[in-house]
This record gives sequence, structure tokens and C-alpha cells, in this order.
Amino acid sequence: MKFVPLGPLRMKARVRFAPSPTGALHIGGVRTALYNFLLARQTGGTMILRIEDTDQNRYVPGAEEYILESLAWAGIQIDEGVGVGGPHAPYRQSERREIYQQFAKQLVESGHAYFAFDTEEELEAMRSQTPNAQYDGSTRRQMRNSLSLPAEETARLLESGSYVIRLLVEPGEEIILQDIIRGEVRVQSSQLDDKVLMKSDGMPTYHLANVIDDYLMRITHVIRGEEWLPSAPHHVLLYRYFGWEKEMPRFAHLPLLLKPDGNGKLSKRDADRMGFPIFPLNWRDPKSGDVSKGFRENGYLPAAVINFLALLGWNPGTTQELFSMEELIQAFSLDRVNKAGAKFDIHKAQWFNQHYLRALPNEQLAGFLLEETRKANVTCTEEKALQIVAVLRERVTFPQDFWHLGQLFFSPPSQFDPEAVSKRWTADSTRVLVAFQKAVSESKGLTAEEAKSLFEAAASSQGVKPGSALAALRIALTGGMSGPDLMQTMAILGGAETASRLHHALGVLSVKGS
RNA sequence: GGUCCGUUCGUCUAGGGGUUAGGACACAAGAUUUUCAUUCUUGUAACACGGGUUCGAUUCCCGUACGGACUACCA
Repeated sequence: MKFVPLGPLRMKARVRFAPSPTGALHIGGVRTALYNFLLARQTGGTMILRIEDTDQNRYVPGAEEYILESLAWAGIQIDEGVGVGGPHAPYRQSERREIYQQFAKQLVESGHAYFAFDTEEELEAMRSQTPNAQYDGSTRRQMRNSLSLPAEETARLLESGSYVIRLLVEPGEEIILQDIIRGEVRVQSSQLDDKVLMKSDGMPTYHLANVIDDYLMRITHVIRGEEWLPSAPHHVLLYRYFGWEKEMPRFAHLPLLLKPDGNGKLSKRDADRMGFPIFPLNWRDPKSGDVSKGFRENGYLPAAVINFLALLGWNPGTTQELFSMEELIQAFSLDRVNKAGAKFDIHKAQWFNQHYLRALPNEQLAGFLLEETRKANVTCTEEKALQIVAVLRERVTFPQDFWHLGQLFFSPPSQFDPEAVSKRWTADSTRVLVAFQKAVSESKGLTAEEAKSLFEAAASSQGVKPGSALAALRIALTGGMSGPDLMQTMAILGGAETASRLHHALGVLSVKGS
């Protein structure tokens, strides 16, 4: 049995997804958002979107809108937060700086934080002096801060210069963190550094802002990536020093998404290298102008991406693999989330996509095809599109496949597969085709059944078995040896076009040996 | 280097002191299909290693190895 302290089962969860607007949202972020959302919906709770934009240097214009649009596309609805509003507004951390300043001050006054004046060079010197050095109980006395400096000096520096506020971590404590996914994690406070809480620009760091906001916004569960696990003890300390330990949210640190081959965190580089997207939507980097492909633009359906992502790190404990959002909300539980990182296997995503795509009605699939024909400036009636998707629907993985696979319905073959021709373009077959061409050219409103009987009649008139001439027919019509049902293909093409293609092929192709 | 986290088929994973270690994707074969694809059936394939504990360990404990995250006035 896993060590999992289960909270009140039907407690309404207040969870937050708290991305930083530093660029496109990573697909791993979408999974984090999804797990948060699932818990919120399952418990009848609240899904909050908070934007953590406390680093002005890394702010990227358009990133926030991108996040909003990505979540909307994925079907992850926000109940409260940026773009929606709510009782704890503002939800953009840059708009909450006074709050953080006030709480930081409180921490200094209660003796749990202090001012530090060290320059970048001084910090670097300290770190390079001793191996594994960090700003903590063993070094802070040698540094320039309100603990080591005389009061007058501190006052003077406070007034004149820039300073940061650091958390005062007392050694000799053991911090015990109960993680829903990992169980108990113990860390000695002597291992922890005096993290910067307030930066010299007056903005808080993640650690401070995160704890204060989670408290003020009454967050019940902090569900975030594993990269936060090492600093979680600092967060626990902050709750303690603020006197909020009873209100501290439960933590769940999610396993990372790993690259498909080798090891390591999944990166955009890997995705590019292996030819799959890593962002939900197309993203245009405002600096370089480079455009990265998104799942949406690559033809992935939201339902497929959600289903795929949900199972990357979580499983229902049954053999069920296909889940709608509604089913996920029912089945999800944090204590069935895995500890180990999951490699990102795009094949599985494709399989899900194929599944969800084929579950759509022809009308919708025809829409995908018509979108492509419009782009290509090719005319296609809705009726024809409907016919085409009907014969192609079992052969597609992505919506755009209808256009690629459906080429033969819009233009005659530009070339003929030489291998196929040399094998199957025989004297017998061509005799059948000649006869068939004649018959089919006169047919109006050709149906598959009619095409079949016409073809069989042509074959028997030449004393040839229909099956043996079929390959030649396919070559003449499509240029190759594979494709959807021929009779249906001819019905879509129509008698005239079928006859014309036969005429052309019979003209250019010669029978081997003759 | 230090701290923390992890390790079941190629991949996602179920399981858990005694199991033929289960499922899915991928892959392969067969059947169906006039072709290809679909569909169906079948198959290949895994408990990182070493010590304990135990009648018995893949499962519990400890090490080792390997991998990862973190180690900023970034989140």
C-alpha cells in the first residue's frame, strides 16, 4: 500500500495552474493544467489561472494570450483568474507587488527574513571559495547583510542602495513534506539556502509570491512539476514562518515528461529533431520570428491530446485506455499518478488521434477536406467531399490526410508506377480495359454497383477473370497499386473521367514484350 | 560535486511475498479484403545489479549502478 494520506474525499479542491509568460506553453504544462482541472471538476471545486510574471526580464509579449488560447483549445476551462476575474483579483503577480512587499516586511520583523546587500561579484566569490558553498547559516555571517552588519550600516545601505530580502533558514530542523505522489520527503534545514524572497527590483521571487498567493487564494492542492520538489521545503518553511501551517495546501509533484529516446527532459530541440510538436498551438517567437508547429495545426484533435496526456503519468487501474474529458473527471485520482518520468511517445498520440478522428461523422470530416481544397484552390462540392471521406475514413490519422490521400479524386495520375506496370499491365488486362472504357464512358451517374457489373461484363467478354484485370484498372486510374475500393473510386470519379483516364493510360502504357 | 527524486516488455503502464508477471502502443506473422489500409487472431518482448529478511522476493529493507530534477536577485 502506498503511503497516501487521503484528505476529505469530497473536499472541494481549489487548484491553480500558474504558468510564467516566458514563451509558448510546453505540452508538459498542458498536462499539469489538465491534472489540476480534473481534480477541480471532480470535487466540484475551482480551477484558477494565475500568471507568474515576476521576472520582467523574461516576459514575452503574447505569451499570456497564448496560454489562454491553448487551454481553451484543450478544453481546460478556467473558473477564476486571469481572463476571467474572481474574488482574489488581481491574478497577475506583477499587479500584486504591494501585497508581497507587505508580507516580506512582516517576515523581516518577525525575524524570519533579513536584508542582504551583496553584489553579484561578492556572491560569486563566496560560491567559488568553498565547494558546495551556499548562502546559508555557515556563510551568512561573512556576507553583507542586516545580520552581519551594524545597525547604522544596514540603515544606511537600506536607504541608499538596492537590497534583497532573504529567508533566514535556521539549521538543525528537519522539514517533513507530505507529497501525495511521493509520500514523505525529509530534508534537513542545514541543507537549505537562504533563498531570496524579494529581489532588488521590488518584485518577489517565485518562492514568496507562490506561497503568499496560494494562501490568500485558499489553494487546497499544489499540483506542479517535479522540478519544484527541491524547493518545496523552503515553501513549507514559509508557511510555518507566516503561521499558516494549518492552511498549507497539499503538495503533488508530477513526474517529468522525458524525451522519447535517451534520457532527459523533453525539449523543443528533441521535438524538432524527431518531427513532432511540443506546443499545443503554433507559436511565433516574437524575437526571432521563428514559428514552431503546434499540435492543433499539425492535425491533432484536442480529445486525442487530452487522452494521451492524461495517461502519461496516470492510469485508472483498469484496462480502459479511451477516456473522454468527462470520464477522466470521474476516474482521475492523484494517488494513481506515477513517480517515474514518462517518455513522450508520439506514436501513441497518433493512435489516439486516429481513433478520435474516425469517431467523427462524415459531415465533419468532409469539412476538413473542403478546408484543404479551398486552400489549394481546387473546386470540390460538398457532396463529392462526403463521398471521398466515406471511402477514406478508415485510412487517416490526421484531418489533412483526406486531402493527401484524396489527390486521385482531383487529378489524374501524373505518372505510373513502373514496377506495377511491368507486373500487371498485361495483354489480357488491357483488352478488358478497352472494352470497359467503352462501356463506362456512356454511363451517366455511375454507381459502384454499376461499375462493378460493367467491369465484370467487360472481363467476361474478353474471356478474362475480373480479378486478374483489376490491378491494371487501378494502375490506369490511380497510377499505383494501392488505394480505396476501386468501384467506389469510379463512382466518385464518374463515368467520363474514368473513361478518360483509361484512354490516357491505354495510350501511354505499353504491354511488356509487345 | 552536493541535496532530493526515480528504475517492470522498445514505449505508456497493471500487479505485488508463492502469478503462465496482465493490458495498450509499436513491431512481426496469419486470416479477411481483387490491392493498400481497416478489422480480427496470434506472436516476439520486461521485474537494473548485489546483499540481506523469509520456507520463498520482481514485490519488504540496505547498498551499488544508472537516470533525472534542483543547486540564480528564472520560474
